[in-house]
Amino acid sequence: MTAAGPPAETPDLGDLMHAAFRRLRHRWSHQLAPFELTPYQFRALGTVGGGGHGPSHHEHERTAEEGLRLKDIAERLRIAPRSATEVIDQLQAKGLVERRPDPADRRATRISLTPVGLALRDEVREARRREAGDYFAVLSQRDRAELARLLGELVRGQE
Amino acid sequence: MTAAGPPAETPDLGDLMHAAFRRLRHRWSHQLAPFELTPYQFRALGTVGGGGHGPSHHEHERTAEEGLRLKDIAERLRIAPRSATEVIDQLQAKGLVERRPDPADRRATRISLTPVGLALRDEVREARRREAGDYFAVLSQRDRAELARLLGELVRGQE
DNA sequence: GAGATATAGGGAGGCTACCTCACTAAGAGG
DNA sequence: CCTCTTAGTGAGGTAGCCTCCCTATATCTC
Repeated sequence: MTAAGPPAETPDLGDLMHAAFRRLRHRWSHQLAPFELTPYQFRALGTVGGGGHGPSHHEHERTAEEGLRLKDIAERLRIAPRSATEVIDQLQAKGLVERRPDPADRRATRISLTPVGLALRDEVREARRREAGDYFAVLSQRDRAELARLLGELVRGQE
Repeated sequence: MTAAGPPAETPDLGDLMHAAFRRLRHRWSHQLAPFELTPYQFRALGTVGGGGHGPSHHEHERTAEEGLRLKDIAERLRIAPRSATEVIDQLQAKGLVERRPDPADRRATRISLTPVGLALRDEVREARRREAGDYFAVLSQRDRAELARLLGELVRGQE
């Protein structure tokens, strides 16, 4: 073992990422537990809400009002459509989103936040922002930006 | 649709990490498929082998020869002991590791690589190194080192 | 019109990667 | 002897996905 080849220059970027992400996810579950949301559900909630993140209220409010189709949610979450059905089921059962028929396409369903869902989403986002420190605060502002850049390139690179 | 692709909203570090990791995991499964190993199993295989990474733990080298106890494997993988039992079961069923009673402690089991397991581990590691490009190659060498540093700090920071 | 084909959603079922809880067998200490 | 702890594991559960297949609707082609 430890052949004389290239030394561990990429010590194991993969494992590092795995470890880092596992910790993050763990923290998320903990943070979301009081709201009785899993990270997965919260992510979906955010997607239904305003197209993900950011203020982004300069876009059409129409999507927010009329709701997204499941297909779109799946796309944004980058999961299979069937999986979107599932997580939306869960949110609906909690009364956080509602399904309404699309008036223009009778195959489609429009998913939108209920007032409760909207309030919860904002509340959680707020809590999350405040506690963003917990996890990423060990990095300086500069390092965080750098990390965002690197991860962004990774993600975009594998598109 | 596609709206010119979701541009960099710089959503949030967490989501970015999530996205990046999901892609990595996906790629891993693909790469490991020909070996009939899941990422989880391969990780465990590496752990049993030589402590995974890190040149040498200041502990006994003897552990490498005599095998680790399940407890230690769980610790290194940072999973519950019960989960270590599970993945080791899988590897044993494939003939990649073997359980032997610890001569000093009859409660304990020593897990060690079989020759087949050792060979497979090295083969996969090799393949993985070669294909590291696939995923991380979109980053320059410098960027990769930077990413490793940042992730390392994150991981160490949450210890 | 009549098909053919594509698309939206969901039912059924499977999988991995974990977890906890409770138990047994064994060591450690008095 | 008795208790207290530790190592492994059987039983059973969960989240977060997946594919395969089906129906209802839309749309495109003749």
